[in-house]
Formats: sequence, structure tokens, C-alpha cells
Amino acid sequence: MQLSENKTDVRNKASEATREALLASGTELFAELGFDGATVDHIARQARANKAMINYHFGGKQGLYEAILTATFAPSRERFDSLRESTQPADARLAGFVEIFVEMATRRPAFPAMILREALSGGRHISGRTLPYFISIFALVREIVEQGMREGIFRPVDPFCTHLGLIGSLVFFFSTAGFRDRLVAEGKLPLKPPDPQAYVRHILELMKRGLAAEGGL
Amino acid sequence: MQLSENKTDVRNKASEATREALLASGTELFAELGFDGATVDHIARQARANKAMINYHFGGKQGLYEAILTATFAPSRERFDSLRESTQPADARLAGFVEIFVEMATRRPAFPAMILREALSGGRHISGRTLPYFISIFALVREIVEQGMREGIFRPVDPFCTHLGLIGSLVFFFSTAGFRDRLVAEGKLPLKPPDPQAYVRHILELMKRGLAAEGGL
DNA sequence: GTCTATAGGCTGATAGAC
DNA sequence: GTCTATCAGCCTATAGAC
Repeated sequence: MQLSENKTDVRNKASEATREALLASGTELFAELGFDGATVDHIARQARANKAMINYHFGGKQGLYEAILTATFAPSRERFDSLRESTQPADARLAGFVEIFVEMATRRPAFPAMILREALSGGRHISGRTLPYFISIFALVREIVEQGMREGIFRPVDPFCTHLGLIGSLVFFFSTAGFRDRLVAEGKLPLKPPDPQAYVRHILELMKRGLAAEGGL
Repeated sequence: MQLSENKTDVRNKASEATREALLASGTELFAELGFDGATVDHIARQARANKAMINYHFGGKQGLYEAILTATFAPSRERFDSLRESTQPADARLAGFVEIFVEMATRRPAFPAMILREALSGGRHISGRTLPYFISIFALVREIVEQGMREGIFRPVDPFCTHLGLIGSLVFFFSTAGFRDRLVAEGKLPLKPPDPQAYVRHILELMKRGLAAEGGL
């Protein structure tokens, strides 16, 4: 009995390992090459797994893609939910949102590029059930801005514009980091690009000053 | 003689027409589906042209792609060059840059998505000669910010961060406009998204307040 | 669970008639 | 310049051995 369990454990672990390897290489290659650009052959080779394993574990290329999207969002879902119910002032909540986003982008560097590609192609590869979830997370910024205006911390601004401006500058920075690194490595970009922390500090300072209520300075 | 010339004219015009049609449908489909996602068959069909014409006019799919990138930038190239040599104060030049960018994005709505996709995939589909040109245009923002700091109009900020934040929020907004429109049309987004003019005004105001020198208010 | 071999479809490109 | 017909190559997915 114990032996049998151990044997199953080992098998599960091995199975789990190839599953994770496929998720990892898939994330990287989908982000860099897009859904059509990344081939299952390439993904499997990079994961040192067999091509057929993508079918076995995820039911196909499309299944792997969706599994990656949900697997990446899932760990931060709780943090977003608790932020949504937080009673902090608006500026602290806004900083909290950025913090969670940066943490996600740091843990899975390829993720910003994937959601951006999804937005570019009109959510073509996301299932109908997954889409509202993404929208609700990003709408959180909008809610926070509205709260800040009610509290008198922020000047009157369009919440949707503010939302898009913040998300845009964050997603753009993290999704194109690889490109900048490549340009620097090839000597095509003479300047050293900013590191993520410095960039985030810059954006938060810009938002703080740019959104501040007139009397609040 | 005259007859012969007319005949040539007609032929040239017809040829020019299919060329333009291929450029137009290519721009749209590359932006929406990416380089690998858009097939030459699909592009030719949408242009009501023959598949083989892509080879004849542009020497292949790759040739069409590069022709689109240069053809879109070319009309604005002079305006960027004159802005580079302008002696206006930094804040006016920054607004001028945004104006040219918005004009480009309005005339060719699919263009922001194309350059963004290019950045995501590390400039894989741009030839080595075209790349520096893109970089120099976007570096213009950095130069303007540095000028503003020298003039004392802007507070001390990292020019590269400012550059990335502005470009990011603009490119993101225009490249994902189609996605937002689709969500609204399908009733998945309850709010009406901002129109481009309102968004640009918002961003310029945010930058103006966010970058203002301490004593300058 | 993992592998190999292969099916079946689609892709970009071109040769050759008009 | 434009078209049709066709090619070779690559893609995803799967059947079947282990």
C-alpha cells in the first residue's frame, strides 16, 4: 500500500514536472511570438517534453494557452479581491494595485505581453468565461479613482482615462522590457533603460502630482 | 502616342490600386492578427486581389510587412524632423509630439498595434536599417524632457521613464481601441470608453501637472 | 505518462498561361 | 499585371506501442 502510494507520488511528480515545464515554456514563447508564432513543437522542445504531452495535459494548443492565462492570474486573484474590499484611502489603494501588478509582472515576466497581445487581437483566444474576470480586475483602477474624487484627494478627472493611462504605461513598460534589453545588448540603444522599481516610483509620483486636488498641495 | 500613354496610365493606376489595397488590408490584418496570424491568402482576399500579387509587388509576405511600416511612417517623418529642430519651449514641443502621434494613429488606426507587436516580438520582422529610424523618433520625447529640465520648466525626472510612460499610455490606448469597441458592442463593457481627443487632453494635463517644476505652480 | 510515426490540412511561394 | 494551378514544407493533432 505504502509502496503503491510512493510509486503514484513519483509518477504524479514527474507528470506535474512536465506540466509545469510546458506552462513555463508556453508562457515565454506565446509572449514573444504570439499564439500563431509559437508552435507546439517549439514549446515542447524548450520544455524538454514530448509534443504529444501538450495534448495529453491540456487538450491541445488552445488549452495550454488558456491554462497559462488562468494559472498566472490565479495567485494574485485573492490579493486583488482583498484590495477591492479594502477601506484604505484612494492613494494608498492605487499604490496597492500597482504593487500587485508589479509583483505579478516580476514573478511571470512574460505575462504583461500575453494580456497585451490578447487585447490587440480582441480577446480572440480567451474563452467567454475568463474575459469578464480580466475586465473586473482592471476596472478596479477606475473604482479607486472614483473613490479618490469622492474623498477629495483627487481632482476631478475622467476615471476611465486615468485607468487607461496607468494600465497602459505599466503594461507597456513590462511587456517591452525584453525588447529594450535586446537593443542594449546589441548596442543599438546607447542609454541604459530604467529598472522596474525606478519606473514604478516615477509613475506613482507622476500620478500623485498629476491627480492631486487643487487645494491638496 | 497619346493613346499609348493613356493605356500605360490606366495600367499604372490599376497596378497602383491593387498595391494600395494590399497595403491597406495588410495593415489591418497584421495589426489584428499579428505577422504569423495574418495569412497572405486572407490579406489578398480582403484586398480583392490575387495572392500572387503580394509576391509581385512586395517580393513576399515579409516585404509587404516592411512596406507597410515605412509607408505609414514616411508621411509623418518630415513633421518629426521639423519638431526635432524646433526652438519652442519644452512643453509646447511635447504637445507637438503628441499631436503628430495622434494624427498618425487617426490616419492609420492599425499602426499603433503594429509597432507594439513589433516591440513585443523584439523587432523580429523589422530589417536592421529600419529599426534605428523608429528608435530615433521615439527618443525625441526623451530629448524634449531633458530640454524641459534644462529650461527649468520640468522638475528633475528621469527622462527615459517619462519617455516610456508617455509613449506607453498613448500606444496602449490607440492599439487597444478596437478591443474596447468590440466589448462595448457586445455589451460586455457597461461604460462608454473615452474618445481619443478626451484621452489625449487627459494625458497632456496629467503630464503638465506631473512634470511641473516645484516653483512653477 | 511518455514516446514515435504519421495523418491531414494549411501556409507561403512560384511557374506558366494570358 | 493578373490569374490559376500546384508545390514543398510546416503545422496541429492523434493513433498506437511501450
